[in-house]
Amino acid sequence: MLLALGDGRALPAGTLASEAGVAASTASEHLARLVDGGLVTVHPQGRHRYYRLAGPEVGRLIENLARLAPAAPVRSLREDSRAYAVRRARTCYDHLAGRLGVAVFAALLRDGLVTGGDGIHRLDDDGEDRLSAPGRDVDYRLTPAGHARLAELGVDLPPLDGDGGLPLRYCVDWTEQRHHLSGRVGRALADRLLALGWLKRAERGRAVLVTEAGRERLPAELGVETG
Amino acid sequence: MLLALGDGRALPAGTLASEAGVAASTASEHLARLVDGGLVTVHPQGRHRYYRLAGPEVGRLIENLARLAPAAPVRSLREDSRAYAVRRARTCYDHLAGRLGVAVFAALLRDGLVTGGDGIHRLDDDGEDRLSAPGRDVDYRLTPAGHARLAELGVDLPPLDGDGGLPLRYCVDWTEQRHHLSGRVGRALADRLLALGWLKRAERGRAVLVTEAGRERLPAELGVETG
DNA sequence: CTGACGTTTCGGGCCACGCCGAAGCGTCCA
DNA sequence: TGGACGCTTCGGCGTGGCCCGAAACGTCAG
Repeated sequence: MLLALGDGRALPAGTLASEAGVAASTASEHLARLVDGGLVTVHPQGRHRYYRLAGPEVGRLIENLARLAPAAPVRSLREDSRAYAVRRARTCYDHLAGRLGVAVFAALLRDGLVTGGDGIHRLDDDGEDRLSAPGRDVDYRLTPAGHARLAELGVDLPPLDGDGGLPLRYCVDWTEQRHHLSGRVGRALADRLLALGWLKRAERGRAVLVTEAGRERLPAELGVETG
Repeated sequence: MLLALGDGRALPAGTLASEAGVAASTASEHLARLVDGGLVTVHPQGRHRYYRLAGPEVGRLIENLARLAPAAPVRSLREDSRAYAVRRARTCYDHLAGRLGVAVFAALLRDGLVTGGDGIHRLDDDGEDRLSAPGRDVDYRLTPAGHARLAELGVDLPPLDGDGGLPLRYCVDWTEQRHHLSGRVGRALADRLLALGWLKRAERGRAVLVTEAGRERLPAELGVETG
């Protein structure tokens, strides 16, 4: 379950139960202990209860544990590598998340296709840029150049605003501690990349795989490193 | 047990058993699992079998786990804080080790009281200086100035060599990944600091505590931060 | 060679944990 | 308002883990 939550997203109890392959009641008890132990927090929402890691340090710890204990039973090994795939690239409901998601967004920002978020990114100790103020709201806008570039790629976009831009929605990627594109534009971009065959969905779970074509075109067309 | 080994030293099975408060047989089985799991390595030596952490990353993981899981049962809490004391400052047989041990050695080097180890220390990612070549032998020498300063403090030293220095022995501090003073001079210095009342031994275990006097004098006399 | 010592192996007991199905509770929707 | 749904609580079961004492093994010292 912690591996499933390792990407920082909030998942409902039922999903975690099926991810873990146990009964709902078992999952519920287990999750209660995780909450009690301070590893996980719960956010009730209607009749769902969303669980998420209590903080990024928990994700790092779990990742370190997984790295140091690869000699797990067969079953766990499969899930493990699945978890890593999820970490690399995944969908967040309908848009891109994970390392790939933030990489795409970073490339858009770097190339001036998206503006906004001034001063929100800072260099972390390990050379990664992280959010300096995770809670603060930020206005991102798709620039006319960005609109043109995405349209060129065949992304289905709404027309430009009166002032020649397009407001964007974003999500915070917990473990990555960075923003990635969401909302209508995020969905359209993800759809298009899947339709182009640069990405494809994994058989199970929310992981997304970069195809051979994607590995070639994503750097060329969007300046995204797919490593 | 892992906490007890957290400082990187090798301990025999019996010691680990009493540290953990379990029977020797229990400890043996548990240690076998730790070895099997790759967390610990074993070095037979006569009728003893010394166990040590498989690597510094294991120590870091354990420390992270302990930091993230402080809500342990009472018993474990006590041992926990004891482990932290051990980590901060301890004796390594007869000389100083732990953060204090490496801090003292670093201060001696910085102030020119000890020479040698050129290029062996480098800045790590997190700003700590670590050994760049852990396995390499290094020649450290106590300088005449160092000899005078330590003698001034009342440390019982052998006379200077013909060439006006004094060869030093050192140990590698596993988790700290740095050198600290050992050998005859290391023992004499530790003895003197204990005799001066700047340090005192903990009731149990190998931990050493910095006294009120030590907190005042160590920075002044040796330029050692006792934080 | 013999006894002391440190360690591991073996056999066995106990408790906790993980697990489940059924039942109860709150929420959403027709 | 009733029913479907998501989740938790409850009672109970079985396995596995942790633990111990006794015995076996290897090593060291007299």
